[in-house]
Amino acid sequence: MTIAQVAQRTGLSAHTLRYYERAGLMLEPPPRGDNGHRRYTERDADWIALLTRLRASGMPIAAMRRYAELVRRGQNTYVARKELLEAHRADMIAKIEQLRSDLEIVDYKIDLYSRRIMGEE
Amino acid sequence: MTIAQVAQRTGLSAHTLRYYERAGLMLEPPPRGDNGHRRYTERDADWIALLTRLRASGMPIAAMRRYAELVRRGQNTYVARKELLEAHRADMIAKIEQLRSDLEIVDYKIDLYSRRIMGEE
DNA sequence: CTGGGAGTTAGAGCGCGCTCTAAGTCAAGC
DNA sequence: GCTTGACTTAGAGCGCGCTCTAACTCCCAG
Repeated sequence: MTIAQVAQRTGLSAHTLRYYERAGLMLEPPPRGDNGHRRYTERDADWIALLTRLRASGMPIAAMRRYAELVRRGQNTYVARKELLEAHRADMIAKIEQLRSDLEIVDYKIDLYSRRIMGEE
Repeated sequence: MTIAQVAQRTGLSAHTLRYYERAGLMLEPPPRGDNGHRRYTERDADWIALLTRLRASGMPIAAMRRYAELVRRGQNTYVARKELLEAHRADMIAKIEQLRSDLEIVDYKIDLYSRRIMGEE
């Protein structure tokens, strides 16, 4: 798979894919074709897809790098990986709670404006 | 109220409060005491508290500025204010949905690691 | 043989939201 | 009088996550 195809598939730009690689997020540098171009494997694509989910849910690049390092180090890092994901999970839950709480205020304000608009016209 | 007191109350730093003012987020520049120091009113503090909620829920500074401008312009901007908040509300809902969806994957992975840890030990 | 298009690299640049620095003023307490 | 501490300003700096540029190689179609 070429970088353009992976970009297409993951929604990331080719620039960003190279940046992720430089940032140490890949499990191993993708193999190269004769012309020196990256030829991503299916496993690479799946891994990048996972990265995008973690990223989308707010995990910082640094944490993703730590996670990638653990995966690279192999089987005896399950506990650490689990802990890392659990920490991220807690962040996600907190963020959801924060949003829910702030949503109340926004809804209240919207409602207030609705009434005022009604009242005026 | 001094800037330090407002900082204390809102959890923002004095630096950030001045930055918000420069960024056009205040309804009006807070009045100054004889010594030239800002003396925030209760209304200022309430407004800043609202700003922190909007900010915490992910509203960009630029949107908060637009909102502040509408509030400054007065009563005939209710519709625009409501629209702005509704747009933000939609962003918040989308973000919650995104988090919920990504949470499934994280939970799945955590569960997977739990099993592997169990299986090994 | 000449574009054009897709890839490569190292490294610069950018937008956001702060965060801090430097240099100054002022008031209170020793 | 002198220090300390809270404030003031304009403007620089920073961390993050991209995003883009410049200069290059390679390959293919016309």
